[in-house]
Amino acid sequence: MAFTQSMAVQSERYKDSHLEVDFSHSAAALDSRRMVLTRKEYELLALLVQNAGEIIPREALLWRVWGYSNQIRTRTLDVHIRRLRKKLGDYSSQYIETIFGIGYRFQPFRAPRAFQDFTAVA
Amino acid sequence: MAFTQSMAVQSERYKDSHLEVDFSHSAAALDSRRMVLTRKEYELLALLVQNAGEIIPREALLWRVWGYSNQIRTRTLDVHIRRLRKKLGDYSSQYIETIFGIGYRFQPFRAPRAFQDFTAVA
DNA sequence: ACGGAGTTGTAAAAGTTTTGTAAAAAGCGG
DNA sequence: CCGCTTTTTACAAAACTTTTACAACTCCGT
Repeated sequence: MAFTQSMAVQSERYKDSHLEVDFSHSAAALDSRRMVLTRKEYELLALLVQNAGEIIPREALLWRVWGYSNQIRTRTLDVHIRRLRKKLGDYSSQYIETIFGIGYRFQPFRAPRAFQDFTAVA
Repeated sequence: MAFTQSMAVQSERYKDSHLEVDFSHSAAALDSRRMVLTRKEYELLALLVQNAGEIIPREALLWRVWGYSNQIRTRTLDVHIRRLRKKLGDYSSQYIETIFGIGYRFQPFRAPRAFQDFTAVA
């Protein structure tokens, strides 16, 4: 069977050397150990991970995860970020970056090396 | 995400180190002792067991066992889960897991957990 | 370097929703 | 009716989310 690269379809899964997220199962694992996340925690993580390397403004997060329109004053995002970071343990500072005055950014562990050459496992 | 049973492998019986379910005879045994189950209790257990490792949403259980459509407010599922758990005795916490806000999941006894079985959303 | 305004971090409290449970009520076949 | 099963009721308990209150930090102008 030929390997076919799906088109613009977003990947069903994220994986780096420590974190793994299975979007189709709404599941995440850190160092192969299941992460126990609440729904909001998962949604937040998924959104960040799906946009790895990109800054996501607070407004966007609040809209996509909470459905909040602008101009709503709430600290729930911060609290959820904190809980996520806690569950990411020692890696949290590697993974979730605060962009002051704008939002947050998820960074793949140890910087992404654009399309790693898959030396096909022969 | 829609719950689908199409992926479930249909087998005539289930067996692990403590629990055995014979679907063709609608019978179950715990540690080789026959479980005395009512009809609904059996149907609920069977549905869970046939989808071992998978989360079954409340809605799906209510539909498949009770024929209830959505939007019906009832606690009968919870009550049946409780009775089942009671009859599973000490193993109940091993077997029937509550997935908060979603539904329930039956886990084979002490099964080595594969990543796919993990569900972050609690 | 300093200071202030605004932003983010954090712990704990408060609020909301979901699930667990016992007991009563209702349903059902014999 | 009777006995068993199922469902509802009414709270209790647990899980989850949001707010609160204040500490800590960042940016930026002076």
